[in-house]
Amino acid sequence: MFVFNATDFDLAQTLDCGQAFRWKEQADGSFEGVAFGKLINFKQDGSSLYISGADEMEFNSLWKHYLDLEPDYGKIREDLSHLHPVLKEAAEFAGGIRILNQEPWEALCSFIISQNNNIPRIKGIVERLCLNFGEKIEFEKEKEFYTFPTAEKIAALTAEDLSPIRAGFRARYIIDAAQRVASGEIDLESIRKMEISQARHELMKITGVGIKVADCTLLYGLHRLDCFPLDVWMKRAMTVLFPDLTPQDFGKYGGIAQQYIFHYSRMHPELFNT
DNA sequence: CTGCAGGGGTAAA
DNA sequence: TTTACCCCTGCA
Repeated sequence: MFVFNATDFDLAQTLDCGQAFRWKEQADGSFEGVAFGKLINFKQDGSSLYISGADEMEFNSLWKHYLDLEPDYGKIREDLSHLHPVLKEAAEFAGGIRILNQEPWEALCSFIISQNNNIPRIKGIVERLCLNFGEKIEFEKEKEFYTFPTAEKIAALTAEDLSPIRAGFRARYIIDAAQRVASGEIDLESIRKMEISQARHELMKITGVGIKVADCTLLYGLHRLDCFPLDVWMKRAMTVLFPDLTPQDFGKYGGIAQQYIFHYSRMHPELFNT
């Protein structure tokens, strides 16, 4: 275990704000999860981030980037705050959130599962997907850990094979996505560099992927910070809090603004009563 | 206990 | 623009 000094960062906000679904808070307040095929545990105490399960070299080469600890979010937050007073308030409220650099396929698959669904159930489906089709990586404390299954693995299955994960009508979407990704018809890494509209169009070739899931994949899986996913909460937030602004008004860090507004709105539902 | 609306969307009508 | 969709949960 070792410590990393992280400012403008809130671990719990970051891992529990709905952008990732495999992190579990432990009794001691730490977060345990699997990403990039590895088991890891993070714990925050003030600006100290304690890392267990990886050495410093692995942290520097992988996890620091995963948590997006490199960019100066303090500066980004300040720039965004000048745009609108309510955004300033949201940015202060949710300012510890960082946009994770998740694996693209995992993000795509997770946000297909997220549609017309709630977070506890999304987490359950993702967990059963990993349990049934991922690879067991470690055995510890009588717990088992599984990787997120690859697109290649899922591509070889049928929707019926997925019945144990209880994804419902989304099962065939998952298969379709896996087949297109595994075959190379959809190349997530090349989508990373495309114009937003073209990138969306590529992702929407997948059955069950519309604008919202495409945008979530771009922001959370391909780190396109200019992408501004609009779900029902964000549509409400735009109408009530930012009636004079459009998503593109938030600029190249619109995705971060979106995450601040989203988290702020979820934590203040009373703003949207009536 | 049973019934039903609705959930961080999408595709088809 | 409206509706069904598989499944689960919360609440009459």
